[in-house]
Amino acid sequence: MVSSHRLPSRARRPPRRGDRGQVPETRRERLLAAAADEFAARGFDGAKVDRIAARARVNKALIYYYFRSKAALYREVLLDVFRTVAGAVAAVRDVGGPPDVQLGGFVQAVADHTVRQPRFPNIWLREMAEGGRHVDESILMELRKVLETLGAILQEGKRAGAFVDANPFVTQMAIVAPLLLFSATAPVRERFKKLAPAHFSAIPRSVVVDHVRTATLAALAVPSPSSTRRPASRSRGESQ
Amino acid sequence: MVSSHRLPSRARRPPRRGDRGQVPETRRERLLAAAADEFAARGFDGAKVDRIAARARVNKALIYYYFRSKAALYREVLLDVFRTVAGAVAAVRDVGGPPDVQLGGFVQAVADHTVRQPRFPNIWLREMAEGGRHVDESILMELRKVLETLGAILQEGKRAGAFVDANPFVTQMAIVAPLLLFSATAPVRERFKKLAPAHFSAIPRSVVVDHVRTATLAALAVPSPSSTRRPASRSRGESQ
DNA sequence: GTCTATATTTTGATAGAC
DNA sequence: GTCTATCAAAATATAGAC
Repeated sequence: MVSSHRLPSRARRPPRRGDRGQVPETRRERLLAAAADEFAARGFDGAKVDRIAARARVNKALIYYYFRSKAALYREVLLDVFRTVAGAVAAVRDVGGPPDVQLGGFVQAVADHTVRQPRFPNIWLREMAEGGRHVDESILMELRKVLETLGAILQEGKRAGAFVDANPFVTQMAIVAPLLLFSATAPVRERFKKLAPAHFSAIPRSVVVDHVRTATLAALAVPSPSSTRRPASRSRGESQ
Repeated sequence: MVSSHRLPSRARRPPRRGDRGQVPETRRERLLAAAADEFAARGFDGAKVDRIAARARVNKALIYYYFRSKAALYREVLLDVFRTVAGAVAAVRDVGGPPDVQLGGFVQAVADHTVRQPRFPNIWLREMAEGGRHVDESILMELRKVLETLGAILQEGKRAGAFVDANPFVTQMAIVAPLLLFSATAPVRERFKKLAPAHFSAIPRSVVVDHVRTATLAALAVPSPSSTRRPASRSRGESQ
């Protein structure tokens, strides 16, 4: 046994994708997934490079080889997350249908996505609380796509006389924010389920989705002229 | 001037509050305020003890004297923030009035509070994204008070036949989440105002408040029997 | 109560062998 | 491409003088 067992120069297969079995992720992919987990769970500052490497079962130095820094890795994760969301909601437009159904589909798409990509709510919430410190233009573009999808639905609804005029950004926030927070609060609700009445802890996601859809559609509904509803009493105390 | 200028044992006035001028905060108070700023801006892990001390213009060691650790200081801030919110919304109940006005008042109270205590949205969002890691029972109690205030309003409305049955937690999230996110996103919207259409960047807070109130009231409204509105078409794709 | 060191650990990052 | 070893800079926390 001389040096015959010494592998020529490298045993690892080069970028050869094709024999894609089950979990034959590249190390780069493993790192991205592990990073998404860490960043979602701990935030940018709370996330530790060592922990990401450990989770990915890869050496720390590889992070700096593939990505340039912790911050760059984070931006990659951010972009990936938002790209996926943008894609998910865009699909709703392709399905088509009447505006109110499309809007329901939009709500459902976001909600479904919080299940399919559980890191997404925390990462979005955190990045916003962070003031969007790490949001660069490429990431912003993806966020805009989400907004444009909703904007198109709203405009179609308005053209059809089904919706009143509404600000897309505001509408989007009223839809997305509760869904994000619902996912994010799952751990606390679980932790304190002993202390809280049953209907505070065991809430099916569908109840939230229903509420958000109903509320949004109702807010967009064109008031029927025969309506007896008073015009939303303005209260004192206007803010800035 | 021998040693006559040497103060007996301490010059700093003890807990003597009363000559409360303008900014005669104790060092402890300065620390709490500075900590709230830091934690809101950077999160628990991102916040640095040195920076908090610097902001408060006091020595770092004082933090460990007054509070026991960074975590304990953070919990103090959390408790303070939530206690203040709970108090603000509770006031709405005292004012009274018909249920829909009270609910409008609740929305307005939360919105007003995001202005009066600008750290509140970020701190809340972050702590939730954190999975409520630092939420202990005392803090939970304050959160419950907020929920109980809303719950009482909803129940009163239901009794009066003005509201349909609704889950208080879900309703609360649909109200609070958009308001929090609106405040939190201010920096990003400002930063990218050049790239985004006008109505995405310059949104008055009142528009958000109006949307949230309108949507919530509409979702709670008892459907008039003569209504032609179809029962919120259920879309496929139910989530877990 | 308040400050000056300073100990101790953790962490992001890199050099260089294989 | 991947790993070992290691540095240098933070960052939390404390001891102890005043």
